[in-house]
Amino acid sequence: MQRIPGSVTIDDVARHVGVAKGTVSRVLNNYTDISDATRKRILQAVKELGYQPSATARNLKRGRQDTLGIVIPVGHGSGADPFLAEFIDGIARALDEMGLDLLVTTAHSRDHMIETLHRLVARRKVDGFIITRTEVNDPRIAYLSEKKFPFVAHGRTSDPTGYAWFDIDNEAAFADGVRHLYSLGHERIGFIGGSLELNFALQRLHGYRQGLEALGVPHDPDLESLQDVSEKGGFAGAKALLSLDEPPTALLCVTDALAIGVVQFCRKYGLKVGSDVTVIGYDGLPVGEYLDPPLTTFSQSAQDAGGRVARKLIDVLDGKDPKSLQALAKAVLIRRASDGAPSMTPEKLSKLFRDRLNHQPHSDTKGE
Amino acid sequence: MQRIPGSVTIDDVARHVGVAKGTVSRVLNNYTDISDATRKRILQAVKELGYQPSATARNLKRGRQDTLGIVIPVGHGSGADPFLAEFIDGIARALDEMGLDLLVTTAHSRDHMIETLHRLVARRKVDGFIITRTEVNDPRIAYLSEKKFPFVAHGRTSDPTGYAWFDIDNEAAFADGVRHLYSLGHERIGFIGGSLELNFALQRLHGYRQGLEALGVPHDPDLESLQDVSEKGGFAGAKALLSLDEPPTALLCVTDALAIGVVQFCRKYGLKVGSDVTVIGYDGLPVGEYLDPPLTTFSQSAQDAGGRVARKLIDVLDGKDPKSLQALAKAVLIRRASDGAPSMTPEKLSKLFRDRLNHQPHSDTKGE
DNA sequence: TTGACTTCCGAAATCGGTTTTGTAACTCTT
DNA sequence: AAGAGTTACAAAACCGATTTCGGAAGTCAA
Repeated sequence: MQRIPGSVTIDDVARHVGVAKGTVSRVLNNYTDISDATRKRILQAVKELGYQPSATARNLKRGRQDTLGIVIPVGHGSGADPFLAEFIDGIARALDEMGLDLLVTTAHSRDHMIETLHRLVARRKVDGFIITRTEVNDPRIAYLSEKKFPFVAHGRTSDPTGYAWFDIDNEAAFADGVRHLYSLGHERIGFIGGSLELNFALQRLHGYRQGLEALGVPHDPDLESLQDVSEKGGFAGAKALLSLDEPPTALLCVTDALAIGVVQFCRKYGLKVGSDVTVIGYDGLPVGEYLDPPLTTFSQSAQDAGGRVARKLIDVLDGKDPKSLQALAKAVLIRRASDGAPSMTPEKLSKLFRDRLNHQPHSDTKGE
Repeated sequence: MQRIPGSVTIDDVARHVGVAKGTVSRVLNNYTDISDATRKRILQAVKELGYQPSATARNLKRGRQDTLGIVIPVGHGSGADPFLAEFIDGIARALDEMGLDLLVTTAHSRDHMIETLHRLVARRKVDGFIITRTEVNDPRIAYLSEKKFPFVAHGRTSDPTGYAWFDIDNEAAFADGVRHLYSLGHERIGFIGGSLELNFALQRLHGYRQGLEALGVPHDPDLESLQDVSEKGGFAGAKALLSLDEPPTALLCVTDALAIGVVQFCRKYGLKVGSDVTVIGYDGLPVGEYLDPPLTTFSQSAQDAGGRVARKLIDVLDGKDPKSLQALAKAVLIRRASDGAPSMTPEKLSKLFRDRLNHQPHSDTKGE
């Protein structure tokens, strides 16, 4: 890799004007001890030559990179997380305003993630990190805290004191969800969740249980199904819960991806979503709008979250106390068409489902 | 923003071992003129102290950043492009293997994009760029070519000589699509495209026309509708084409986003997708699988494309001739369930659609 | 033994900025 | 008119690496 030739340096500018390069630097950094005349001549030369200071050289001296990092987890070949895509979009927009840039890397395992974090920290390529999809005991947060390296988390851990974060009130959202479903007439309400190592999955489960308890609805552990947080997981979760003797008439899903899988399952067995089975997701993905029926979901605007998180990290870097940079937001329920009053009792639903199971299920893909 | 304290420098290592720092550097860069004994002592100290060279200092001297850049276009508030998300995922994976990183920025207009490109080039934050969504006359490619700054394009321009690119044979794909639809029995085949400034949109239109011509099907300009490349655009395109006196029974869409809008339109007016109206998209987005019916689409694996493009750029940076780094791949048609033999003639379809238009259309969202 | 080669490594230059230090030339005082 | 302060900039140090240069010590042939 060869060096880019012809880029103009501060020495070129200094020579062109006939001053010392330190003087040029001071003009560009708005020092006050430069005469107006000299300042003008230098500014003029800068414009003429199209000079822009090398980020690298400046960083070396200043010890700052003007770059933030995000390490995104990727399953092998599983494809990008649509939530993260919007989240990153939001971050990039916020950073652009501040003249900062975003370094994006991927990690395919927990170890690889820490390793990547370590490399970026040790080589000083970024000034701080944005952590997503926090776990209950998050090794990344432990690592960065111990190194005293600046970061902000989207989501909390079991001990959320001591660092900056932005999170949604997951408990409240899911308790609300339960209340909403109950008011629609549902009494058997199922929950499809994810690994309880993921903090948001744990919190949403708690919210679900709290909602039930507040309404005095007896809690039935059979109605909770934990799955992989993906469409496949949703499919499996729906299967498990609808196969119960007394199946739920409504399913609260921890993410939209899960909900999409549930909808697909219902379609396959001819169950009408929004009446036979009510499905509610979480994330507010744009995709949900184009589902049949359009998905009712809790929304938290990934883009907005990205912007808020980015600004918090900048505050941390500016020396603000991370403890003062913690914020909790409310998710709002976007009602589209996948929720509604139950069309039948759990018993009837069970019978209907068994019927459909035994007969030829509706086929989705054509034989090719 | 304060400097990160306590990071260990090459001087620390040198002092610890009692050698000159140049010697440490030479060991780390595999020079051969160091005795085994010294080499071992230095390596030992490096490990003990956990030393990793500062990327900044190294970059300053080497004139290289080990960082590639991508500037992604964003409409205001329109949300992330799901294709780009997977594309970036693919890039990041490929770069990780090479120890390079990816700098992601966004731009909300053509001018802003060039400005961002210029800033990154002038400040030397990246070694090269990846350009996506190429336009017929792409100002980014013009700019970078003129600056002789390394880059690779995903997609071509009107003059594709002179730079490295990876592209799909869009003409062939759409000609194939037309042939496929014709063999299913469709004789009125519609095309929903995007701005002809986008090169892929132009090529796909050409492919569509070539396919028609090869089959001897007369070309009817009324059957071509150019829209915004989004779900909304698809909706509008479907409306325009299905309102014709002799509407198409099949719609070839330039992207999946458009196709999703078409499917939504059909759902709204009770038109059965896959028989009444056939819809084919392009991009192979995972989302398409969860549509009802699952979307038939041309796939090009965005992730794979990202990896290939990244490796090409690395080759350019290694000094290979960009002209030798041009590659064309074939898209494959993934048949799911949105295509099939036409269930009726265009005349009948027209009558049916008018009927549905006049009566209450099926409602998608519930009154709240 | 001496000159010519290697081998191995210290010293110093360098990358392109920022920041500190030092100083010549003015401007005030009294 | 001499000492004290300002003003406006040059010069040099510095950030942390890489790379060039050169020289001491050891090896070898004549």
